[in-house]
Amino acid sequence: MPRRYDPERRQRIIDAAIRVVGEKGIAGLSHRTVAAEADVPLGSTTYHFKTLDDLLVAALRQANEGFAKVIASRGGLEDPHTDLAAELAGWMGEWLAGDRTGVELEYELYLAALRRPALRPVAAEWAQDLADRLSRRTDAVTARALVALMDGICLQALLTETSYDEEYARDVLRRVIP
Amino acid sequence: MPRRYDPERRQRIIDAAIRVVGEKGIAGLSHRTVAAEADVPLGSTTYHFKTLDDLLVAALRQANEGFAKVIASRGGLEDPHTDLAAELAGWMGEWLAGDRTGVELEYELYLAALRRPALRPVAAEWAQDLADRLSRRTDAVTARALVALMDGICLQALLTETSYDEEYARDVLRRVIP
DNA sequence: ATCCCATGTGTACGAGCGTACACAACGTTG
DNA sequence: CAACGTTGTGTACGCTCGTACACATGGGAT
Repeated sequence: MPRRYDPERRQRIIDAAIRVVGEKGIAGLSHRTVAAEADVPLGSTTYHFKTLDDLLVAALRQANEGFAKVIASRGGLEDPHTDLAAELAGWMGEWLAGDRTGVELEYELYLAALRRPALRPVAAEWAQDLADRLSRRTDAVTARALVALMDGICLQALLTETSYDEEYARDVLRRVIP
Repeated sequence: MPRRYDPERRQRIIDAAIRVVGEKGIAGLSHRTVAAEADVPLGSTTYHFKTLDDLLVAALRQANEGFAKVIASRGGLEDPHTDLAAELAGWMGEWLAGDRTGVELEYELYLAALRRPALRPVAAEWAQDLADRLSRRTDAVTARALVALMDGICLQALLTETSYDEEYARDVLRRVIP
């Protein structure tokens, strides 16, 4: 079977795109900036990704995979004896406490789906994945609600530059869990 | 006292900017597109708004004011005998059922604060305003949580193209209210 | 061996961008 | 009336952008 593309080259471009979005935002993403960051010629980026949306889809998908690994590696979601609300609140605190660039990157790619229909299936996939994970500890409706609430809490912290209040988050998350 | 600027001209530019963002998104906003939409020369937009951030701040502030008026005109938040959760869920349904362009516009401006520090005070103001309104019916912590949850629910509907489930929203909002 | 096609590269074009700046118009101030 | 500063206008420069396209390359199929 013939190789239809060179995964290494393609991967380098995706990695570069994620770095560019992290540093300059989606507004700073172009075939040229990504080519420079990946140290490949311009034609190479346009060949592998005809449109920037294609590149964004690949970047968002990869970011989601990285995210899923972090979640999984934390465990805690599996153990039914831990306090789920506290677990989630603590995890959000850890996430938000770190480098703001990383958080901004994930959310910017995620929120870009608002205007770019091509990204919506990937965004939906991410939300569904997280909800599925939470479903191991609670029912499906609650899981979906927890995802929504966590999104809202994170966004408020990021958009309004209010510092994250873990105690508040834990309290409110607990109310949603029946 | 000398007039420092012409409010009519300035206002026309802001209105045009809102229309442009509604139609083409923030990515399509430039001094030129807004000048064309407002039917004023390029130099006029650069004179009144040195940077696009200035223009976005004015647009977001104006969008927030329009939003606040809609909320206020609905009443319902004042009457302590109505079911608050049902009221909010119904209002979200109404909002999301209408023209998607309007909803996208508001959220895009709001979410733009993620990458543009200049917008964060305005975004914070909006969230605070809404929370204050809700505080007339409940405590401050719950009000803030309701805003976060509503944001999350709306975003999930918009980003994943899942249709809005009013019953689900009402149920979940009710859990947050003590 | 030859051909074919996926892959990779270099370059150029036209469009749109922010910005700058000189100049016009005109009410306010001195 | 004259000077001045705010407001409004037109134009041009240098830059980056997406896109297109001709050409190089190299491995698989025939």
